[in-house]
Amino acid sequence: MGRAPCCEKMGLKKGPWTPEEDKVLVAHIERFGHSNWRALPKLAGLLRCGKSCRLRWINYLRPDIKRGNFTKEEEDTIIQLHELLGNRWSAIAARLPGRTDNEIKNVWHTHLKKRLEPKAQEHGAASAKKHKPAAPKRESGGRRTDVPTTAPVSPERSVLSSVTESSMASSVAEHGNTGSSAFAKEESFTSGSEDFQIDESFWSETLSMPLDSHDVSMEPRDAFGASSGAADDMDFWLRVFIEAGDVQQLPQI
DNA sequence: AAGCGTCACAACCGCCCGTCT
DNA sequence: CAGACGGGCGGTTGTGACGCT
Repeated sequence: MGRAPCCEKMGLKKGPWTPEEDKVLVAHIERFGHSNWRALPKLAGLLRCGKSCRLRWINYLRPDIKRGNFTKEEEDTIIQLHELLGNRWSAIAARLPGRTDNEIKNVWHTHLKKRLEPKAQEHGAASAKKHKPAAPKRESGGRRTDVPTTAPVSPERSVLSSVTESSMASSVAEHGNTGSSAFAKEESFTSGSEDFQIDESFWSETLSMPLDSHDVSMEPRDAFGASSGAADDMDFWLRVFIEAGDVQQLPQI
């Protein structure tokens, strides 16, 4: 099933966005939403690919984007979630209100990975958690192999992450669209604790959150009627994990 | 002050998945 | 059921900013 490029390249602008383009995009989305990214640039009068518009909106223009440096808590959270989820940046981003997968990915590659590498060496080969550097370039085009290239994730966890990812990620995206404040519901995850510690209870909560919070934080997604199947899957897998005891095998902090 | 290396981040690319026709 | 389409994701790159020599 070959797929045409996301856009016919001719005549479409690339490179950094200008403030004018930003204004046009924001104005159009605020007014009409973004039900169809492909058509949006034409409708908005932008000489951009729909994908480019989407990326710009999600990563930069969304009203609920939290800009600025990552806090220590956020960095710790990313590290821990990366241990659990691997390079599933969208899933990690779903746990960090106001942060985008792109931003998290950048932070990981520029800061956190380096920070962890010395540790990994200290722990030596005994550490099965050692992160491989630079993933080999897409063997057979495998994004969704469910075996993250840079993080050792057990098959069970891989399944779990793939189950939880979609709903969480789309939560982020949809909230962006609606300018929702529902993000704030997850704030308790990082806020309010001076000495942020991730303990077992945290992970239990984290692992169970997609189920427990589904009715609350996923409302916008539900409104599109797209997640009921995923919820069933999550129920199923969570039961499997609980019964297998895997959920309790949380990473050592 | 100039040259160079490194860092940080926005943006692009190519692929896969789910949905629609 | 197969193919087309749109959305989304992760990996990678380009480039400006910054710091060091």
